[in-house]
Amino acid sequence: MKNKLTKKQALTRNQSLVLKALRKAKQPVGAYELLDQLREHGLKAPLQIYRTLDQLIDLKIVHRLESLNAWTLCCDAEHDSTPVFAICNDCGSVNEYFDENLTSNIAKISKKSGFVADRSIIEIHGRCDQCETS
Amino acid sequence: MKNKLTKKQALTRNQSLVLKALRKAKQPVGAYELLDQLREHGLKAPLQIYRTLDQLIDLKIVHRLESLNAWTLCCDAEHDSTPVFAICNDCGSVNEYFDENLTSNIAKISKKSGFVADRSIIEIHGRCDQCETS
DNA sequence: TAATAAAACGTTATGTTATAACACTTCCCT
DNA sequence: AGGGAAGTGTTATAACATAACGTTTTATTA
Repeated sequence: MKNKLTKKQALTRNQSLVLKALRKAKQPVGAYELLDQLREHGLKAPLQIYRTLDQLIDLKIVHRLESLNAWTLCCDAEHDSTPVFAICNDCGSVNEYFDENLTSNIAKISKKSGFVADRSIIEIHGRCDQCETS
Repeated sequence: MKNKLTKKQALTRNQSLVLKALRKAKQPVGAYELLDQLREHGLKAPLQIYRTLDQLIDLKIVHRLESLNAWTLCCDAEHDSTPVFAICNDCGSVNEYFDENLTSNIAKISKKSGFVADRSIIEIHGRCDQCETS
């Protein structure tokens, strides 16, 4: 598999546009919100956004947050392990974590029952440090 | 808080209908599929389904699977800890697990960063034992 | 048991999120 | 240059979810 740098160099026009929009955002962004932002650059249809997001996910540059119907940049770290997202109810910020123990716990649960895992979704809702202490 | 039995005795008509439909299903069921099934019992509008599902979630009888936009019965166990759902890509079956280690891992991650967790979503996609070995 | 507050219900309309299908273009490799 | 794979654009439609409003039922308690 190619490394990230190589991949980033190969971004298409639509991919760059969507990525730039995600970079600007402080929070996960919905597909139609991206579409609105990118209309001025010529994108007109939802499918253009959805397709591009799928491509960026394949490239491991972007994650989809299932519980928000929204997308966010992948943290820069190279990771094959399961990301954990901490989503603040108040400010909407999202942080991405990795935890070896957690990843191995999931593997254990799977193993016990004969289940072969493929993709894990871990999204924690709550209040971030900043919102909690203010 | 009331216990489950008490709660179950107090189910309303709509709640009973939705619950029965979920019990019959071998897989998580979407809101509009429930609606279709319950039309013969007089339910006509999506909102009737969505409202009822919300009530059943409050009663801790039903879970929503965020990555499927679908609902499933809660396993019978009394649990305050985070459920883990193993979702089979092939047959669509879902199993609910609990894991103390995993729950405490999530607590740890939260603690480290000052995040105060509220609700955790853990959904693992893959292949179940039966589909894997057949 | 009558008054009343809270929860549940029904209905219409609308908003939001996501994909199907098809034709065309660009890029890359030999 | 030819051919396949990936990417693109566009129209139409499917799938999922809620707003707003008024009525009915249930539970509480005076």
